[in-house]
Amino acid sequence: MATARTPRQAWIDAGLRALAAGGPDAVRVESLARTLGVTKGGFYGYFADRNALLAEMLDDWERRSVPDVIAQAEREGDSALDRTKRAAELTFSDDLLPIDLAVRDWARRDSEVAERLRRVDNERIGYLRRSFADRYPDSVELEARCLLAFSAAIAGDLIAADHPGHTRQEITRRAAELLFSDPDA
Amino acid sequence: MATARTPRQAWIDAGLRALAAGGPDAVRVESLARTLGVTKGGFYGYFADRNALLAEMLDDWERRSVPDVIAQAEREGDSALDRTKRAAELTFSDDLLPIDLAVRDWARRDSEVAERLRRVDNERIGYLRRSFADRYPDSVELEARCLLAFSAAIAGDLIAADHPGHTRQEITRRAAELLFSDPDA
DNA sequence: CAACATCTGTACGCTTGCGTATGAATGAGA
DNA sequence: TCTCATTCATACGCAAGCGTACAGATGTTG
Repeated sequence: MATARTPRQAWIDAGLRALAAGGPDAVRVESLARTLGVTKGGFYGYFADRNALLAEMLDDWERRSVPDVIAQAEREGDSALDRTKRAAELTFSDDLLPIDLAVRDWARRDSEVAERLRRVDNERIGYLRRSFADRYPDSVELEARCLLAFSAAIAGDLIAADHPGHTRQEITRRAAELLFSDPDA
Repeated sequence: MATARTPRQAWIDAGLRALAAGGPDAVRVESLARTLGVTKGGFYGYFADRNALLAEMLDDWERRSVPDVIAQAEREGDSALDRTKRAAELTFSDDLLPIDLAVRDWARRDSEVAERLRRVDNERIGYLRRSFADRYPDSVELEARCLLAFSAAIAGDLIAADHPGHTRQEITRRAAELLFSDPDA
């Protein structure tokens, strides 16, 4: 048995990097092979075709985006609020956010991807909603604050606008206060 | 002189439709030609190459996104607040928003596109900032509210999550109230 | 060390798309 | 109606990428 220089997961990881960097159209079998320093010879031993790779990439992304993030947050967070913060940090980390944005754009043109994204977003917002449910008894207000926060986290990286006299970080911090300041404080 | 069946602008419009529907990689000369019911024969009379088309598409988008929107809003809005509302409606209309989202994703991978987008976003947020400057004297708070509103408008269409028991419209309306409720009301 | 399954390199045909060249159609102006 | 510039169709060479076929390399296992 020859040990694989390029195991299945290597193709998936390379695919996700290419997706993050250039969208689904940048996920080319021969291009990934070059990146991995091999030819496409071995690829078709693991995957039926390019679409099979794309599907497995999405499986991988889905797993890393929700169960993995929640498990790590539960492990590392001390308080409930702390765990929520940690989950947000992980979700919008430099690793995951670019993939997320690419998937989000992809979902605009592919209904199957859109369905996956909806599942993922529902779980994320569900987590957020539960975290702040006790703080905002009005369910419409709660939902509005969660959606605003989630929107800001996603769109923050999509908007390059300047804030004369202030840093983006300063503005973002104040936005978080506006959304989730403790009303009892 | 033969009248053009497919004038310059027709290629640009078709290109923008393709961009909105499938991203920049979907803007293919021969594909646009098929859509327009011609061959690419005439294309290279108007544009040096595919990149020239992409550049002009962005010029067109930039013009339609800011000066055209502002001009129409100024013409149609009665009060200052009304004009701002109208500008927002036009900016996030079914025509322009899909192009905007596609450009936004494109900008993540192309620094020249990113530069254009930054210019456009700065003008938009500037317009919004001026509209609410008198209402929020604290410039950090003003900026945070503008950024949140702008983020919500963009990300709203990128997030498909459900809101059990409520409609998205209901949530969005409340979000707008949270952001821009008149403090004197 | 020999045998063998596994992984990888190479080559092929096919499709799509770019940009060029050239001739034919077309319709405005004289 | 004739002229002629403009616009479009057709055909070409080139490159990139998909999926298939097959042979050679490789290292694990007996």
